[in-house]
Amino acid sequence: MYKTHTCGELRATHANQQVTLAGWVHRRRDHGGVIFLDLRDRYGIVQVTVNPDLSKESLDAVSNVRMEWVLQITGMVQKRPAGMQNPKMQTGEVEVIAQSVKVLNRAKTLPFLVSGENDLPDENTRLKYRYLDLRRERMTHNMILRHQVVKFMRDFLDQYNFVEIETPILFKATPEGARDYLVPSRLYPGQFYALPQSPQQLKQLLMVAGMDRYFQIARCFRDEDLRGDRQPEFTQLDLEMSFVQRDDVLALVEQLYTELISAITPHKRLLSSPWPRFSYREVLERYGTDKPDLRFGMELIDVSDIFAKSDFRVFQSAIEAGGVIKCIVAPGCAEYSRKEVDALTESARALGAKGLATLAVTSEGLKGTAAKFVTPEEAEAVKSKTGAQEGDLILVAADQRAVVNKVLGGLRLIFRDRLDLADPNMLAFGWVVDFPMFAWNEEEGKWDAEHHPFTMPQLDDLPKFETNPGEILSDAYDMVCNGYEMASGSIRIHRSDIQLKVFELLGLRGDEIEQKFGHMLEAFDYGAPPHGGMAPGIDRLVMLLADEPNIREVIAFPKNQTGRDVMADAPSEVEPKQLKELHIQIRE
RNA sequence: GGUCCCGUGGUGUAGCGGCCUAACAUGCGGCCCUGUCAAGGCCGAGAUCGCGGGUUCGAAUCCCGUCGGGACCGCCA
Repeated sequence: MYKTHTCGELRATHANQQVTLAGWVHRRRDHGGVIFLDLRDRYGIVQVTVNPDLSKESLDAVSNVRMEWVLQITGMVQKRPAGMQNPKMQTGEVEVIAQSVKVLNRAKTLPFLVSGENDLPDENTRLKYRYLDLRRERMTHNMILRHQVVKFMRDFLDQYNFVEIETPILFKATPEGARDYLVPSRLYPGQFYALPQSPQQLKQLLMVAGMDRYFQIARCFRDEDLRGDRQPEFTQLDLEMSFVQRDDVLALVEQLYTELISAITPHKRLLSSPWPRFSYREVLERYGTDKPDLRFGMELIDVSDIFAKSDFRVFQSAIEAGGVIKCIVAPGCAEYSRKEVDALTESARALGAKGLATLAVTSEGLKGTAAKFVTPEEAEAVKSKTGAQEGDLILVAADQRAVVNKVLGGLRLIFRDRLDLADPNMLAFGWVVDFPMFAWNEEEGKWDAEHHPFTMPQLDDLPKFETNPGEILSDAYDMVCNGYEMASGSIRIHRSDIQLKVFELLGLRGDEIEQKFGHMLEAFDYGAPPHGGMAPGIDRLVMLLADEPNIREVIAFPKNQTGRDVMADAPSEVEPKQLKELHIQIRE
């Protein structure tokens, strides 16, 4: 072994012990005679004091040392002299008086500083030198936090009889849903494996196999564009249970998360426990999105009835076209300048609105772009229904229901950030249930599965397959937190007749069903138990727990937004020989 | 595919039509210094301002294009 102790563990209790440490030079302070080296490893930093009476060999080594060189140091732990302690350091009561210093490896001048958390370089530079970026305390902390989260999940689920089972990474292309990553087959020219978008089918088949309770820390792959909260490969806690109903799954996951957070990030507070539940319809009406940030109010308020007979053309025509008029109240924003209101209108347009009406509540009555069209009665009605006070700004959108919800839901988040309405240490978990089973695809003129085609329709709605598929609700559910979709799951179909009905409604032909899902239908016919499950995203959870603004900060080696690994420079071209073996020809 | 924003020594910023022969901090090289902990002091090297074109007497600065990056929309069963 190169070391007897870690840099981070030394305390006053180690005083007068001889220790050998190995680590990186975090900082170096050369006073001409005495030299201080802050030696760092994953566990922490300790001050090493090099006095001028060392062997020449060691002194020569120290005189050349630069930041991030790798050293092995043997020395005596000593309590620091009175007044010399550093309360900012965990090891600040002691220092190691060097007896020998050996350079294990040198380091070139770094592209950026590992020490110091400010002045971070451009993210691509960090990603290119990710192995250096990960040396930073914050990143090391994020990686360890992630480990703790996953470890907690494993231990918890083990306690409740779950079995961790690995499923294949090389699997079969699924026709619907996200774009697949394809892997060409060498042995079967023209044929492809696909990387799993999730282990959905496999975990259901494990239920058919009688595993009863399964989980996996599962890597999933989707070839879609990236976002701050979306990577092409991501990790989810994939879990599935037999003989359960919706509330059994929700209760288990809620308990897991509640215990996990109090164990691992006790400084985080849950907004409410038990978590609130909303129907899909309700959450859209109140927050304008199916993944609401519940940490603050500013809910969407329907004022269609108040303005049903308004003289304002915009309101009139929205109602006539079957739309709605809704608003949100921005507290204390009545004094917004023309420029600020214009910027908000621009944001509303970007979200799909044709425009945005504003009503500022002032001591002299309503002002703003829509004020002159509002009668005194309407003004009173709006103030009373919204509870808007003097000094508030009411933002009104009139359009089709879906557009209005989206626009106001988006503006709500803009105000959250601008007015600091959401407490970063609050975790506002909630459940969204009763999703519609199908959504009409306007472009292709067919029904799409809102969740996925294996989701169980609510049994009361089964007759609607023939009459009104759009109204069928499913037994699907989402976990949301602070404006993110944290998990989604469902009770699954376990009967082949219902599964077939769903495939047919989705417009799949008989031969297609057989070719793509024959194995599922056949399995259901061999005694599939009722089952359901859920797949919470691990990247997003750790991101929230670590107070990071995007999931790249909690993934060791993420892709940048353009989908590249800038460290290894992937994707990259391959040798012609490889392509030939895979029966692939590149078209220019 | 779309909208918006960004691109100046190794790194982070300033400069936003002439004071720029590009400033500051940090890092880097050298010298001094025995108690600092973002050590300090002195000296020095290092950028033709992403790239190409245009406007102008004059461009890091204005315009167009392009490349790279970020945020968001589409997309993400």
